Amino acid sequence: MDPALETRNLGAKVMDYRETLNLPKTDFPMKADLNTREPQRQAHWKEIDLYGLLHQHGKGRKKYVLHDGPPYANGDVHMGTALNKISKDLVMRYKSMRGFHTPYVPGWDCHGMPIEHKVVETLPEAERKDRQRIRTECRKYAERFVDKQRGQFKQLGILGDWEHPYLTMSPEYQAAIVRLFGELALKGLIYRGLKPVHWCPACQSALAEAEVEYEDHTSPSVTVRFELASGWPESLGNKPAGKIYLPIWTTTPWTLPANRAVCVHPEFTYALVESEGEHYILAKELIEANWKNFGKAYRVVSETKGQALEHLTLQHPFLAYQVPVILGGHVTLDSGTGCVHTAPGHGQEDFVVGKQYKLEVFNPVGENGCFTSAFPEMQGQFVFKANPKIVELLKERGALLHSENVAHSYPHCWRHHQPIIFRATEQWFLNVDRDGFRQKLLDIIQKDVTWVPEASRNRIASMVASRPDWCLSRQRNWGVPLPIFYCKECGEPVIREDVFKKVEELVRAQNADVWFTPEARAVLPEGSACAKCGGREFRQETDILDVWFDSGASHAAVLALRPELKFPADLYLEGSDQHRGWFQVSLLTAVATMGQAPYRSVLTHGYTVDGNGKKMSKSLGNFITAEEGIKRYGGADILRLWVCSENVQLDIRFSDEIFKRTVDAYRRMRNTLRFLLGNLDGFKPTQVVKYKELAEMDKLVLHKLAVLLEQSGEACDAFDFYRFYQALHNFCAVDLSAFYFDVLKDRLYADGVKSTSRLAAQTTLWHVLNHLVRLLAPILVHTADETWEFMGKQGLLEANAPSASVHLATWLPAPKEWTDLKLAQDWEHLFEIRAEVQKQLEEARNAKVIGHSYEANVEIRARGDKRTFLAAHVKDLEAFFIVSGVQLEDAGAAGPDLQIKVIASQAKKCERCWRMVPSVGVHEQHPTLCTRCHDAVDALPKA
RNA sequence: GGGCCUUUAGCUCAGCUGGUUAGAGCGCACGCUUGAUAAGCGUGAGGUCUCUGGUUCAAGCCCAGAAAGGCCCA
Repeated sequence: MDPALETRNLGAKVMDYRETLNLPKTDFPMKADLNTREPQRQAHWKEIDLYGLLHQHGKGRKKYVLHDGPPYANGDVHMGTALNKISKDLVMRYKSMRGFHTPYVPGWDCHGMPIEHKVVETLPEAERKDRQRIRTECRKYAERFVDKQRGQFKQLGILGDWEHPYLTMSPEYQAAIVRLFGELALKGLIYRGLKPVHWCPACQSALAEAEVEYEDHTSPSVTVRFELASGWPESLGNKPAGKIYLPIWTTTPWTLPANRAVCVHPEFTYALVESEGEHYILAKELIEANWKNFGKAYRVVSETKGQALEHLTLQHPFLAYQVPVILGGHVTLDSGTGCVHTAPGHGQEDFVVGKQYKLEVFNPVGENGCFTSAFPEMQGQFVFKANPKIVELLKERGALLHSENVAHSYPHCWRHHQPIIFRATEQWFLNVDRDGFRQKLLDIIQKDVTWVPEASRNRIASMVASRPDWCLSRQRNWGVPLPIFYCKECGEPVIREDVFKKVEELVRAQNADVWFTPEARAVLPEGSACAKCGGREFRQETDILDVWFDSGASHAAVLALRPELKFPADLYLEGSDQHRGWFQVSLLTAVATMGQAPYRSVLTHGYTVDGNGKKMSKSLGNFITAEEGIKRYGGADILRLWVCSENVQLDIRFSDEIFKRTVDAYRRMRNTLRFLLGNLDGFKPTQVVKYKELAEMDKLVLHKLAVLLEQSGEACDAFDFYRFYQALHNFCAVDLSAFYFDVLKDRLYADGVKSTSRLAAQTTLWHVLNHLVRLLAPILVHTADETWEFMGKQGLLEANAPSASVHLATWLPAPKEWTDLKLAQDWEHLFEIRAEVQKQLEEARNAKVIGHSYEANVEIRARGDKRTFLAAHVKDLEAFFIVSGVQLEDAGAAGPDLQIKVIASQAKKCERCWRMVPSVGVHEQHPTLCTRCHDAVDALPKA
């Protein structure tokens, strides 16, 4: 005999009926302990080769390709990078759950200045010019960081082909870059031209932005007048007799020999000023500041907009040619005269505006920083030394209005700490305007690509519409060399398919270092002659390609070459900075070579900012790596939930409070899963009860589950994962925890173990679990899989479910019958009544009339339709309100529509289920139990 | 300085074509429970919808400007 029953038979009232309840039982731990469990699970995934399995499962399914934008192989993965990769993983896991085959090949951007910079710093001075040495060290450096970041991405639970990522420095990738460059060159899209770059005369080489440091420097500050040679704006009134000048201001007099224009702002107001019989035109706002220097009297004669000055012609102050007045938006009123000396060969802005006016990019300065024969007057003189001589020359010619020395911040070489210059040099460009290329790009942006959010379209379109030609060459070491030979005789570059092809093959067989070996030099066939001059000797280009060209080639190097991927990709997903970066360069190269965009849609996310909306930076102290984030906030699943909880299309905030909320939400979800597992103890999928046998509240939950599935799919398809999160969390917290679970406990715990009513509850819970675990899987990749594991252990998985991992499963469709709008509407009404009941219960509690709601009975007086409606549901109300009794009374024709009253129950408390119902005491065998509990205990096995 | 974007309760988000006391979840406070227990339930308090003008009978929603913040560029 059961010892419990024996005790009872002895008449002991202390008998523990608790043992006869069906309380939840599961080993699924309440405490997540993610920081120890996640690495174990990741190790397990590696062991079973989850990615490989997913690949197998995907065979025959429709492919969904998200092409990974390569992060730079330097530094740690920080919250921003984590946000990016988690977002991608969310998309891919979701797509996988919707039945797509989702191959994901992560990549890294390996070449470029930042790595070269770091590497060169560590090299001894003697080796800093050794190209091969630098390249070898850079390669090692990049490899190290690829490994490091790979480990960190895996920690975040990102699923991908981590064993076979794409690296822009791999031979195959480099070969693809060479091929792409060749294709563009053969199509005539690439040309050679002049462009000013930072130039260090001491290094005798170009400097990258990162190699430039700003230091204090004293320069001559001169105001120089250009005499008007021809033209006159009518808006200034009658042209005065005598000389008219436009004064300019500069701190680099040595650039004056390269002057090709004077630039004014079209919108600013310019004044005609008379001073001691001479006339000047300059920005109205700057007159006073200038005349203070000149020490003369003046008066303003008339005014006009800068616009009107365009196309005037000026005489160069000391050279025998004339220059035009042009318009430019970069002119400011901070200093100077509002008339800007423009030398396209010596300044970035001058170069850009000069392009529009087709000005000559003139550079009379050699590699050593000395004037060349192009400016014979001072040939051989170092430009900074030439400054005073230029000033002298200006004075001689009567062009100097004012001169002084100014101390200001000026760019210096990071190595020599010498002032640098801007100097036009030969560069390679991609022509954006050839054969309507730009218009084609714009058409494709408008018509062929889905941009999310929609504003992206406008953003990239306006950038493409106004972008200059793409400067492809860099005077650095760590990158893919431009595969170009030049005729030594005439300098003509060799653009030949066979040559590109051979270089490509050489690179693939070894790597791009091969360009600098004799092997590459032998690529030009014996006896080759220059197409232009017939010359027989050739030299090789030593410049490398812009790293953006590398990543911009990824569609050709990865999408097109990897058999598991496809061109174009379904999605590119990067931060909003990539409108100018990867989105754009990828588009340029793909449209140029393939005639179409490399992506069908582009999703953009914002930046991680702190709780106050401020950007992450080390100096603000709000900078944090992903690894630190995982540790500090308790696990990768927490970080993933955080990403999922915010609208990533905007900037996303993170702070301790935000993560506290995220952890709370995680716990809620985890406890929901635990409750489900615990109460499904002993249940088998074969025991499911038919839908029509379920209780109304069971059906209601299934209806809500169906709605959740609908909403989830909709939100995720739109990449609005935060809406998905909110729906999920709401479902767990409101529909399940606060309603269904709470209401169900009595039935689950106290009804007979094998009773239909309890099996109906478990059937519902099982459906909920079965869907919920799949819904959560893309987000809580570890926790959902842990749940799946316990489902397996508890025998809750269906026979056809992939037992190895939840990530091999797909979302289940909701049976049609679950959706019942009439039922949902009725219950919406019942919930309103429940809210009123709860209010009254609370009042009774505050008045110390009751404690637990089981101590209460609810009396409802209603009339008419309300009464009829309630009568139809009265059998459910006791459980729904979680009270011991509900009496529905007819309020009569004159009575209130609806009146709710809470009264303390006078009945005895059932010792087993704690409800206070009249049937307690009527059963001799169990005098302290209610009828339901009596029956349940009675049905227990007796031996 | 320019282009694009953002700004609704402590946090994350709703708020349809402008229309009665602006919503949800979380958090918070108070209470209940101690058979989801380092859990669970209930009730409640929180918002001059960034600001300033304007249009309108009526504006969180429309218009103009400003401020703060983000990305890119200069």
